[in-house]
Amino acid sequence: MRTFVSVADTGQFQHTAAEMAITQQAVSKRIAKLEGDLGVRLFTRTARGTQLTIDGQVFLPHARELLRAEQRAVDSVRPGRRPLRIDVINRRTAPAALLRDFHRGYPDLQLDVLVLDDSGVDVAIAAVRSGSIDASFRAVTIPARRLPDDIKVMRVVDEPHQLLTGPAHKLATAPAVTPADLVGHRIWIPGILPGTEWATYYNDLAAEFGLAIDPIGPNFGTEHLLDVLADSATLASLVGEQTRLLWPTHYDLRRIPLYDPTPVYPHSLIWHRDNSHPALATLHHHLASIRPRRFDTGIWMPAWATRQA
Amino acid sequence: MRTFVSVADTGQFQHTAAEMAITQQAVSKRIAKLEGDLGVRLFTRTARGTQLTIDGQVFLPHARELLRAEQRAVDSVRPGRRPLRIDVINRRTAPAALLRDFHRGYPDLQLDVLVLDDSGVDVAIAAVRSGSIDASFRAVTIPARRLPDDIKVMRVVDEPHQLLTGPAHKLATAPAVTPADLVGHRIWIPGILPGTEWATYYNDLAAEFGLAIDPIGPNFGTEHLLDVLADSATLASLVGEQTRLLWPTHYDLRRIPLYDPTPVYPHSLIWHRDNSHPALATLHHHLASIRPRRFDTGIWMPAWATRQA
DNA sequence: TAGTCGCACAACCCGTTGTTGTGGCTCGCC
DNA sequence: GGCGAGCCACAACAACGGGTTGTGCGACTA
Repeated sequence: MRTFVSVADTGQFQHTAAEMAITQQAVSKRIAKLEGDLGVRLFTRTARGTQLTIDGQVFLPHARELLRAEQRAVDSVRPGRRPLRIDVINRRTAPAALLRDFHRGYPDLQLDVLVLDDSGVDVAIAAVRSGSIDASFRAVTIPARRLPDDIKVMRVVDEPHQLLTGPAHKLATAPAVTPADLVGHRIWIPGILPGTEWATYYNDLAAEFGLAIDPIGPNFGTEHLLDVLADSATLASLVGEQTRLLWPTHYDLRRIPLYDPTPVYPHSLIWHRDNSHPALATLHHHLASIRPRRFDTGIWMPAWATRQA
Repeated sequence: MRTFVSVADTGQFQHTAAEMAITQQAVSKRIAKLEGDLGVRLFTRTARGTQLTIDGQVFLPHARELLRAEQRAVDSVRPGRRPLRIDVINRRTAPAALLRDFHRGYPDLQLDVLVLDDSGVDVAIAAVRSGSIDASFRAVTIPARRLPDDIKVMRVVDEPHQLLTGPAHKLATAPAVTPADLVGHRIWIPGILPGTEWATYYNDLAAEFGLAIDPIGPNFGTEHLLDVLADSATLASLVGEQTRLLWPTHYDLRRIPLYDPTPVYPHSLIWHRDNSHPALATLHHHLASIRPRRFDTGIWMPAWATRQA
């Protein structure tokens, strides 16, 4: 592929051969093989070089893109100067949106967002300490005094929860509901694994208000959840206000605000004191520049979250 | 790469080996080589399979993207069902913008836009007839009666021209100018090759109003043109109203409307009568749905363009 | 018409990558 | 705790792909 691009650029097999430190015949073979595999002619051979066919002209940008993709792939794991690596709890909640904003603001910064699956905040902290990731958006369930010295934490955004129901649900027409209204209703939040801070949060929430939250159902994916909710009169779910969910329009799901109090989920950024990745500083700058919605009254969050300020 | 993705998905070397019809040892070697080349461990080997390391988790989406890019590259030249292939005269004028709109409207349609360089409308017509491209946006300088029967032409958009000057130019502060005002000024439009319909258009324009248009200067790229214009008191250029040009903000170039009459450039779509590419029909539908700006009075265009209606 | 330039074909050779065979490790079961 | 099952790694060997050298052919030029 690289050979093809080079020949397209130089217009001559010989130049490419010199450039790549191989013989002209080897270049000829490579191009012939590529043409054979694709089943089309890429160059017209003339007496003083080569010229791209129309197929070749169409193929060229794709070939370049392929090489760029390869470069990005290699760079993503290159020890030393690799892209900033940030873990999020999933790709739909507020921190993911935050990172999309960040990327929009600094499109030149290389960013790798990953989901460290099946892991709690302790795993994220370990990953940050080991240097394998640069930062993590998490709810920090651990008291500040028990955090390692080299780990820094900053509260970034509080995400209010809403009730998610299908049209047939008894609460579907309510303009807003309180946690007390949810007593006796089944709340289903599948895909939350025990040991993660999600589970801690919802367990605490359930205990506080006497709710029947079922966080450990089998997880067949978000589509399945929405599928079930759309048809159910008894089942509802809780979602963050900024959480993006896409469902077929005929599903007619509703998001109903919660109040008195509003449960909010506390997202923090975790990073290592000594991490000198330049993009990390930029991220801090960006997070400081946006004014996060913070709530003081009328909300609920677990005791471990309020203690953090 | 494919092997890596497969192992990441299945979690076992053996499954991948069966899937790819090779032995487990071969898979092991491939992964070991990839890890060696990258310089990082991608999997942690356990007694009952493998698990992605954090590096592996980061690398995985890049690997998938690489495979997708390869697929697109191969598809782009696959005889038979390949993406719709459309030629434009360059990537900045109105037809290019039109195609961006089209792509926004139908993001699932695969589209390959190319610039058949150094070629006039006759080359485009030949390419359309041979089937190597599906359509071309061109100014058709050939009388309708001399077009082959199997070639269809539709006038798509008329693009008014504007004067482009630097801040020091004598006409820079004029709110609008007429072609007559340009007599005696040097107009520079580099990169227009003789034989193309661009050259025909500007020659006709120069002849009509007695202008000193210099279309055949050496072409060092758009940046160079803007560079020179920014500092010149005597040189100006002509650009289409919808033509996208990006210049450094401190350049302070100006686009000045032309009137009495406004020279407009006629873009037509050329395609083959028998071309049954489904996306071509969609393109027609899209072009019909947008209401193109067409001008009747106060404009100028070459005789060969007015005759087409 | 001879010379030069540029790509293609043929023969050969070597290194990469596949295969077979085997060993070591971990986990679960009796 | 011993043993078998499952899974990956290492070693030796074989086959193929892709490189090299040598040569030929067609087109443009003097």
